Amino acid sequence: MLASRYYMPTLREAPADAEIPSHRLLLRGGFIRPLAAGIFTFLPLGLRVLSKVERVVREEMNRAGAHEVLMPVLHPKELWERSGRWDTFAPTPLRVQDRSERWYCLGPTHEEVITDLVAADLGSYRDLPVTLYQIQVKFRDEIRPRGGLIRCKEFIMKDAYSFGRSREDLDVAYDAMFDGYVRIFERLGLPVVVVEAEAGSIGGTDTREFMLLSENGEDTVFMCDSCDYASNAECATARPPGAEEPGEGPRELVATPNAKTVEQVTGLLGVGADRLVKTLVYRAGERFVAALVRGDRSLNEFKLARVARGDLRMAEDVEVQELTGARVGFAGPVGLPDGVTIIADHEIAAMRDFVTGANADDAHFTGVNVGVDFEVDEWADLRAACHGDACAQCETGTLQARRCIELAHVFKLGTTYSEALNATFTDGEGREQAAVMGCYGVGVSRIVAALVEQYHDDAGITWPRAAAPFEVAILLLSPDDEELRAIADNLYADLLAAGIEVLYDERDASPGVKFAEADLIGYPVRAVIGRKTREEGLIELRRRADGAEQLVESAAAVAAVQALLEQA
RNA sequence: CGGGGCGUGGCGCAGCUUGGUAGCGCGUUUGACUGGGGGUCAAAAGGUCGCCGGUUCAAAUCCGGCCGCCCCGACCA
Repeated sequence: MLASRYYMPTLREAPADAEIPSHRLLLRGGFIRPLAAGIFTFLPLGLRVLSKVERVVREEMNRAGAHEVLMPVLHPKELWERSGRWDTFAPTPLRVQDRSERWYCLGPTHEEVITDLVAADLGSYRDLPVTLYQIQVKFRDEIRPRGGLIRCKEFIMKDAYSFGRSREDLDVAYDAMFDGYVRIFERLGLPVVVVEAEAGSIGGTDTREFMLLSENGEDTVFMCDSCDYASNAECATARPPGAEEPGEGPRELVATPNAKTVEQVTGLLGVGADRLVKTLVYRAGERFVAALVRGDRSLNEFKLARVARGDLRMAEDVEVQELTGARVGFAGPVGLPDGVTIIADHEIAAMRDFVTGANADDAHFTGVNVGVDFEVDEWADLRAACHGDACAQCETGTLQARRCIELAHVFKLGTTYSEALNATFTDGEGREQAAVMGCYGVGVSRIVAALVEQYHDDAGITWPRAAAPFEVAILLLSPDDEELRAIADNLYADLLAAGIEVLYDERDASPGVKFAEADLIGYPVRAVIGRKTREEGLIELRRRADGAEQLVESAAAVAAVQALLEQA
């Protein structure tokens, strides 16, 4: 590609509102341009990178035995009503109407479409197992897009769906996708961490996320500093402390006028928040649930939902007042009406003589003890893990919080969608059964941002070869010099003939501009042809990643470039 | 949606407090020079100051409303 004829607008300065390196460098380097919040155009350079990433993903999906399809973006409302997600999927899908006022959504994910597709053609167990995938634009009405390509309303995703006859088929398909993902990130040079995760709106079990550790990520994982435990913060578990000696009481009612928050109560009573038990009232279906966690902890609603069963929501203020007879802020486990399920975090078991709300306005109890003053219906892990907590998996480690970018996610769906959308087959005994599904997503456009976060320096991007927009840039420093131009022209032709992707910068621009732009855009290898080395007829090669330089004869240049690329 | 910040040539910013001529750097165009790290000189083009309304003789500046963008938080590839 000739730079003089290419569309590669670079910026000397990044727009002020771009903060993280990937956003700034992708804008400056002429890879992307914004259209609106969380909506970007891929310019030629950006599209080349995106295509490289897609290629790696596609090759590994094919290797794993999946078959590529391309599904529609427009999904009829009726289909989403059959799965029950038209009104419940979060974030709410973008919705549109056609001229006859039929509703559609712009596909945020494709469980419904793929299941409906397979359902129509699935007959016999002989048709299974099968895994289909696509690489396509997805639309999500994100609450807040951010960080350039990190989080967009419109983004490119690879989504795969497996259909099997049994749990065993699912396990095989899941493992194949999992291994494929490991290979994808290896090939792209992204050192991902695989963590336990929540399923979110998709649903399912055995969910794992592939995370790239990065300060500019928007997720948090907890990793044990001693064993291999790693989990998304939204489901990480800490080891509860051992039980203490029983408390002595006695329980006493103390006045705590207007002290509704943990800070106010502990301040008034002069005790630490770790001496207080918070009582959070929830509604699980028709029942009330009182969830107990230590005063300095936060409750994890995912965890509570798992043990509480039924649709979980926080109780309304009026419900709390009717149940406890007190204003919000004074609820406690002592003397709650029958029928309220008390679920306590494991950590409570190690507390004694603690403080709780008294279920009366402006009053708390001190000296409260489990088994003496109230009974716990169910013990569970309810609290959010914290940096420095003891690891639940090993004896010695502590959990370390790390920021990260979620690049991929795998789930075992089971038969939720196949039952709702009649994706059934006839088994060997003539019985009709629902296909057992899995789903597997990769954030393709997000990977582009992640690569830049991982591979950049002060001067620009340092793409790994597998994702670089071009493998080599030739910088002809004196375009008017016939002799030098001939050398550069020949090198360009030779590299092209060798199948190498090369950008030939023969523009009438100053050397400084060419150097700065080449560093910014981040070609793995740079070949410079200028007067400095003309006498010897040499070409200067430089590797972007580490600045390693060498001088080579023209005749040896292609081989030397290839050697450098091997290591890039 | 809650909190915070910002909207002035393509980009980065000043001007706003105290109303009166729209300014600087980069980029762009033309010419010349230069040719190993965003080079030099000269000339030029380019802005209804986010939008609507109000106050005023007069609004980028003061007031009200709206819109957009970015950052922090709750959801997700």
